Amino acid sequence: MNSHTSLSRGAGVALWRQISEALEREIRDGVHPAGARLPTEAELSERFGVNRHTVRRAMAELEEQGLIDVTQGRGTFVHLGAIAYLIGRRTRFHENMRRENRAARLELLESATEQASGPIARELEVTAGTPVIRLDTRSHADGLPLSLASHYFPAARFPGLVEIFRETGSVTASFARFGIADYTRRRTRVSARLPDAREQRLLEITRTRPVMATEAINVDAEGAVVEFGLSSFASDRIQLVFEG
Amino acid sequence: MNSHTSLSRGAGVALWRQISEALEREIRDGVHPAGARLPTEAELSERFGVNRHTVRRAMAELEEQGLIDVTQGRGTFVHLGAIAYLIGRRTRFHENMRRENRAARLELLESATEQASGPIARELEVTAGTPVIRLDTRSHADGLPLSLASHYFPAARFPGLVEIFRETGSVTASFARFGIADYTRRRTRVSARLPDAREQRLLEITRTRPVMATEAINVDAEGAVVEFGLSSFASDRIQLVFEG
DNA sequence: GGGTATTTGTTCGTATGTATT
DNA sequence: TAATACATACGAACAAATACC
Repeated sequence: MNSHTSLSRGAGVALWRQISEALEREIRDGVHPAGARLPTEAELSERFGVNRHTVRRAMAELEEQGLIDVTQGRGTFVHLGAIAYLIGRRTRFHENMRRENRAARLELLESATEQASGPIARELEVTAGTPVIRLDTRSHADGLPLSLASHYFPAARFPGLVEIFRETGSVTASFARFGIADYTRRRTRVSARLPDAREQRLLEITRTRPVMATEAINVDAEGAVVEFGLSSFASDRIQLVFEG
Repeated sequence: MNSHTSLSRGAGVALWRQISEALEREIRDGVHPAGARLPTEAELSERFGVNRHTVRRAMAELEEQGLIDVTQGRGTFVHLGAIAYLIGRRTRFHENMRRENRAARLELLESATEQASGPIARELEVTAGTPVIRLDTRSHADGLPLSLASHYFPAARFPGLVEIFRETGSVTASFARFGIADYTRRRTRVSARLPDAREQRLLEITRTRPVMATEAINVDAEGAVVEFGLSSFASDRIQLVFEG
């Protein structure tokens, strides 16, 4: 009666890798369903007959792959596959969430009026130093953070925007107050990277789960730039869909 | 004369984190220029007055962030910042690379004719089991791998596609042989994740650098689906730009 | 609310294997 | 071949966060 799961020592493949592959198989096979708690490090090191460090190396790999979530003092859990969709181009955040039947919220983290720096000015098509309004927001769907964003607007065109946004909680609704019935996405740049400390905290993700970083330009019916936005999306919770 | 760099012990911040932050600062400040070799783990553990394991933990963090490249037996080097751009929507790979003045190559890794599985069939708008041609490709810009892709085509419409692609090395040029002068992108889905083993190898990236995974549908002038493509892009080398 | 047990996180030490130069 | 440098693995101890009573 050996409770150990046999690993091949001295073969070409590291023990920690054999362990992570065994656990990955078990997770994919449903031995540990989504949300389930995994055995503790101590129990696993007992089961596999290795040092706790070796188990920890394997767990780090699984966390990196997004298969498990680890919390100090709590334990290790099979990652809850959270799916979500979003749309590009001409759609709005609240509209999107409504289509997905999700409770939407756009939280205002911070706001300021600043002088446009070089890159911001170029995207907004104003001269550097022109006053711009910056709104830092965090979006939620069903209570889970989806994205962080910094929205930049030409201050001259949108006096009192911050208060209006505080009322409406929506960029689209705020634009409407200024007579902008429609606006469209001129361009979106997408890249991917690992999150910085702020993103990890505010998006509630671990440091090994990538974010999609976007730069977006919105223009009014006349083609004038009304908003430049820098966003980062929790890639585990969202997929960007561009239709054209 | 203490050659140690002072760390604060017993403060709230782990030693390995202080070390990775110190090295990150040095790299960003140009103390270690891109491509430069970093001191060995032994030298760093001496400098910071910690165990080599603690240095290794810090190095793992920097590698995860993409700041350094580590190779067994060789040493540790500051990551060479490779930049590249790409475009979305109605443009073509070779056209893109020409605009960026980069040497483009689309390498055929594998090809096969298969029966369409459920998801593939749905996207290609054919019934499941219909024969489809699959082309697995790898794209390069200036010799560096940019992306991997699996392209699916309805086999009935494109007899002999594989040989034609082998000749032309281009999807667009192959389509032209079948009388398709133009085709457009109907939809693109974008997500981000960490690369699997195959992607790590073929894209020549480490396991901590994210890839952008895309699903794309191309249609001809009549709106019929001519191609469904699954790609993964090395996010360190490319940025996706969607214009609309 | 508070103390205790549990569980993961950090750090040290040591030994040996493997890839590169 | 020898030296160097990173990779893996074991053991021990304490810290920090959480859960439980």
